[in-house]
Amino acid sequence: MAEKRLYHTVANQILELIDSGVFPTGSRLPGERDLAKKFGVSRVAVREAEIALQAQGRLEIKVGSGAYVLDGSKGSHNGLPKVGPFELTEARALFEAESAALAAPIITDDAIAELENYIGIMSGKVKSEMTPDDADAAFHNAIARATNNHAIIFVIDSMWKMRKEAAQLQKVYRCVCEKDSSHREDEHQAILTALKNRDSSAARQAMRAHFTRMIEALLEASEEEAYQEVKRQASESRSRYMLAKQLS
Amino acid sequence: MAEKRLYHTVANQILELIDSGVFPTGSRLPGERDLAKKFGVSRVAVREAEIALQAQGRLEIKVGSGAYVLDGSKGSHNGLPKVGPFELTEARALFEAESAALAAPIITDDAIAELENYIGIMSGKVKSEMTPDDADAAFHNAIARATNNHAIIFVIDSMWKMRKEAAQLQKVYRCVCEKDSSHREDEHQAILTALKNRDSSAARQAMRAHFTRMIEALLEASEEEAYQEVKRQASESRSRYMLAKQLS
DNA sequence: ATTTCATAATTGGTTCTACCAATTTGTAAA
DNA sequence: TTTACAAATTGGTAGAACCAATTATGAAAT
Repeated sequence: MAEKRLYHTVANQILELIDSGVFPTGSRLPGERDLAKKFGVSRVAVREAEIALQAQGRLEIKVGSGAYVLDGSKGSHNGLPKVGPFELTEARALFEAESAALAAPIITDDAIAELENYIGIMSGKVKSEMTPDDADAAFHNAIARATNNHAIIFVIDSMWKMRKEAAQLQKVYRCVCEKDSSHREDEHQAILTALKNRDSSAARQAMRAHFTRMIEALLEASEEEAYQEVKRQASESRSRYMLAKQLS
Repeated sequence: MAEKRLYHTVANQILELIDSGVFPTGSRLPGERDLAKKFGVSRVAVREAEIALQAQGRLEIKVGSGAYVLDGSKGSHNGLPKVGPFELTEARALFEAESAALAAPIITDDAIAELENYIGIMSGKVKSEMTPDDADAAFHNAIARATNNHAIIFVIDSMWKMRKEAAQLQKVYRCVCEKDSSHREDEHQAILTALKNRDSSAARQAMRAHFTRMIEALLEASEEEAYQEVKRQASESRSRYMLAKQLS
């Protein structure tokens, strides 16, 4: 929690008070002078902290009135929305399939070798400092890069970041991944084979199958245990998923 | 250029000096005291401006040393990459087609009515405060919202923002859109019809056709006049586009 | 001539005081 | 009750002063 600049620690203290519900969304913060006294720092430090929070979109400062807490739930600090596991996987199924299809005809041999390496890391056959999860991310990112399309690269990266963000999502994914790590390897291999053959349709199909299986695993996991929140989302998304499956 | 808070104007002044090459990437800015004197403001104002720029990732401040200009070329102020017209349109062709396909089976009648309204605005038959371009954006955004998938909404919105960013892109698009406004109307109508029929495949196809035609218009435009920069990109992308066309 | 190292100068970090301007609040008059 | 004006509160800006980290300087040692 100790930061380099004083205003960082102050900003974090304010953030904590916001997250703990002391300052709910929409409420007005105490004046700069009060906060300075409360935190035992100068008014300038509080001011800089509030400016930084404003730049992050967490506060709105009105002159002569005060600083107000903005809704930090969506479009939070890095501009990414918070998404549920189902909708994210659904989106990835669609977009990554197109990414792979576009990459297939033009992927280089170097990129193919890179993908093989990542599969090796994920299966544990190749030792590396990368975690299997990092290798998984690198695998999908490398395919996006193979499209040579910066917009596509951005989209794929963004979705991976969304996945990394939600702590809850992390748990669910970890569970699903551990359970089906062998499936995952086969599926990645199938994707690689399709790319090796420069077969667009096969690549699209393999990538869709990869995520379709993941959605099924998520559905299964949502039946178990304490995934109540996921369960709620599951009921919302299941019908859509079934429909989406038809048009694969 | 006149902002509400003084540190905003100072930040913009600094940004201008950076963009105009006075302070190249990696160089050190003059001290806070010097800048304060140069801009005729207090040191506090300069300081707050630099903090805001640091929050935006444009500066790195080292204590006792100075403020250094960071590379603002990629992942710039809003986290969006700078993309060329071809790659962006290519990505939109793929992703928006899937968005429409997913929306088709579940789109509500209200959303259909909304889309009809936007088409009316674009054709000038319905009067509104919206510009045709805004209506165009709203049209595609509404389809994304119809998917009820926040990740997809984010992606479609992001790509629209990328389009709005590049000034050069703006020029080209405007040229293309003006020339083929009638085509655009027909294409949007076709997309709407497919959605009305809840026909996923038709929606996908119609959306692809919409962007495929746009790419062709871009290629044509790049042949003309002074679009040298676009031309360069065109030669890079043309082969990819041809390949992508095959797998439509 | 080169290296080393203590010192001075520079730079950002923090605090304090003071005053200005916009906003809100409170109160008295209509 | 409503209106109008004044006072209190709040953020905005300025200047000076001092601290701590960094960098530049220059004399002394090699």
